Amino acid sequence: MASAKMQQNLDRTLEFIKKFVKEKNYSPSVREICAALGFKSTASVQNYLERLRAEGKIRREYSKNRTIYLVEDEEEFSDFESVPMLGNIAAGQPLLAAVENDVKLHFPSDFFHLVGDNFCLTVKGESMREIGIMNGDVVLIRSTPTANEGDIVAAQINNGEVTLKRFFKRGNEIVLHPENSSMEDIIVPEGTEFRILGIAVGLMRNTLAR
Amino acid sequence: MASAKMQQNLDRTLEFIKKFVKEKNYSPSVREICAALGFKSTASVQNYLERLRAEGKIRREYSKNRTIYLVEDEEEFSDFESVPMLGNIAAGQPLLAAVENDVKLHFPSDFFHLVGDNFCLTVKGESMREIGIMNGDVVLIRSTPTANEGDIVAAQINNGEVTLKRFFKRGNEIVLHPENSSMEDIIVPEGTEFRILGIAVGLMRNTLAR
DNA sequence: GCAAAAAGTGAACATATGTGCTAAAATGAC
DNA sequence: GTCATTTTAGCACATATGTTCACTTTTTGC
Repeated sequence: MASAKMQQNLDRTLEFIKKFVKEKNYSPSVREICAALGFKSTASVQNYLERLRAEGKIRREYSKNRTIYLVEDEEEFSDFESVPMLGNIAAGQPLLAAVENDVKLHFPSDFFHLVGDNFCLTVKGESMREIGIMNGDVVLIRSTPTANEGDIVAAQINNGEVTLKRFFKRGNEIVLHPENSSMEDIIVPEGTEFRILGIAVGLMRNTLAR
Repeated sequence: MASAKMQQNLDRTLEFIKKFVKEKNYSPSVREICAALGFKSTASVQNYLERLRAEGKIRREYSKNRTIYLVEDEEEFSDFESVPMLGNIAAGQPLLAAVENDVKLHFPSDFFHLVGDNFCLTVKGESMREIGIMNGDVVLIRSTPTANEGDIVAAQINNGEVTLKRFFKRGNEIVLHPENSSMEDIIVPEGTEFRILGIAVGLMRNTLAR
């Protein structure tokens, strides 16, 4: 059975591998581990590695160089999407150009529905506060040129500022409805230059406390 | 200059490395790349790798085995915190035990303030909707046994359900204030068993659309 | 203490792998 | 087509690295 010292060395080994991979992006060699743990023989390390493998803590490919990795990391790995942040886009500037400015946020894909192209924007103002979209929130938008009635859309009228509102149609007009009872609907008459950039699918807020 | 075919091979090489690393968790060897691209000489691959390195697309350690990795991945890499989700905790059960149930969500650390220990919970009910915390939202909580007045705290009274409210003191009583004008403050008299689990620092929502 | 078991050492060995060099093949400009 | 340039092939070579095994040292059970 594993003595206390042995157990400690197993932990140190795991710790070292984890740190090494995080730092260098590739697996340590047996000899590197050997040096790091202060052993004088690589055989000792083989011993530890074999135990860790048996315990299911690490995996490695037989006889291949630098192919050790932690099973834990494998499980913990969460995919995420790197989503461009929409800044203040100048009038007439196409969306994609603005997006070039290259500020990106990461949305974990184990929580958000991330399909197709996405971007995100920071909410300014109180127009959607009654459904819990507050000033300063970051809203995740799925890029799409169309929307269904009732969707929350990011839209642009006459190439002006991008606005976030609930989307409805009334006859041939489009109605952009703020979720704030003290504000009026925006009516977009037929023929107005109007563009849906996408629909809101998620939200992150980091302003509850600091 | 790079011919079209050359460029295509550069792309294929990058693509292969990316896929390989994602799949196997370790870097391909030069010979593996060679085989995958259908070359007959590793020298060809060296040629490509050197170009990619010069372009800044990849990094590698001179003469070390399997140490190729994409710079793109490095940049895209967002650190994240794996945060345990607080389920319904049974009466009297200490928090940490409940947390063992091991559902975790990932919070990107480039957006949230992640210091110390954290957990998260799903909001039930409408008691905080006036500050934009809605039913179904996931709230990130920083574990701490104390709070300042005005903080939004996750707290437990008499080992009952965990509740999310704004925290105040009034004399020797504690006041838990719902941010919903149709609900009453909860007064916690002195001597009541009361425990602050942490304070809310962030929020994620994926229910805006599906 | 003592014997058995466990852990660590050293050295050799096998191979996986990166590198470099020359020549052949392919490509491109004219 | 011809020639210059680029790209690929073929090897040889140096090393980095994993593996194994006999032997020594340390630890453990009694």
